[in-house]
Amino acid sequence: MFRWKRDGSGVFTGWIGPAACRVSQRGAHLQFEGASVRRIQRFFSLDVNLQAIASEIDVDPIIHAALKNHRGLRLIRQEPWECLGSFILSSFNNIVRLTGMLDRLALRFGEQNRFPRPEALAKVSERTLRRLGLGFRAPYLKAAAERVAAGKADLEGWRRLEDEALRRALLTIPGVGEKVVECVMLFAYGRTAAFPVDVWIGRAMRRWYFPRKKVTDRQIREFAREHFGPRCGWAQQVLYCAARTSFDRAEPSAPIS
DNA sequence: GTCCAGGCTTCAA
DNA sequence: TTGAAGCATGGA
Repeated sequence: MFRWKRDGSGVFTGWIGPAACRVSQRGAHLQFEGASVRRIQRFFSLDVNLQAIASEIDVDPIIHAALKNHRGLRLIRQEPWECLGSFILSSFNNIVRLTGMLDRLALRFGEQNRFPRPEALAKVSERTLRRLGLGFRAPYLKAAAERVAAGKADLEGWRRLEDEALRRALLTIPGVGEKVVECVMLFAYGRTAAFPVDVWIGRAMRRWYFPRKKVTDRQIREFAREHFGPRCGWAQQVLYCAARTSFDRAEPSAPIS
């Protein structure tokens, strides 16, 4: 969730679909306002049995340590369009700059500072998007918005598709490749068999699972699917968190506390 | 100044 | 099918 903000007292503000929300955790209690219990539960995957998933993917000492260090971590279920647009812009980018890009887009073209609707972005010129700092991603986002706004990419209707069909459909959208498609499937459509391999997961997996071997991102993804099973997406989230918090990029170490 | 960032598209081979 | 180049921009 690139655009959620945390204030000094641990209160997070952000959006669940069109709803602006405030959320904070106090011990085992989640306090919130701005959305219904049902939507909060769905967005934060509070309706899943975390213990059952953790034990299902807890198949080796590495993921075991990562699970221990990130107990309570959950996947989100974001609105497909916002998730898709965000990850198209994440390409060859860093999170700080990406956040700035998303905030500028929302401020200028979104209602109530929300992520802009595809109909709004479809009308914006590539030149304008580039002036907001999107760089070479500007035409991708515009083209994707046009596809969605025109109904050629029916993101809501695609919820009915099986994993492989959904994957193929998403890959037809400009700016969506092997990594972004996995992110959208996992973070928006709840397809837990997805396993996005970005630079961080790539580093972590090569270090922890393939030392001194040359493997491609695809090989890593296929390994993870076999190794962790049909809910490997949960493992990806835990490993990503472990990678970004437990080693620096120069010399990653094992995620042992 | 150099390096790098939650990659994708295009074009060879 | 696979691999490499090119792509824009700002922070470290």
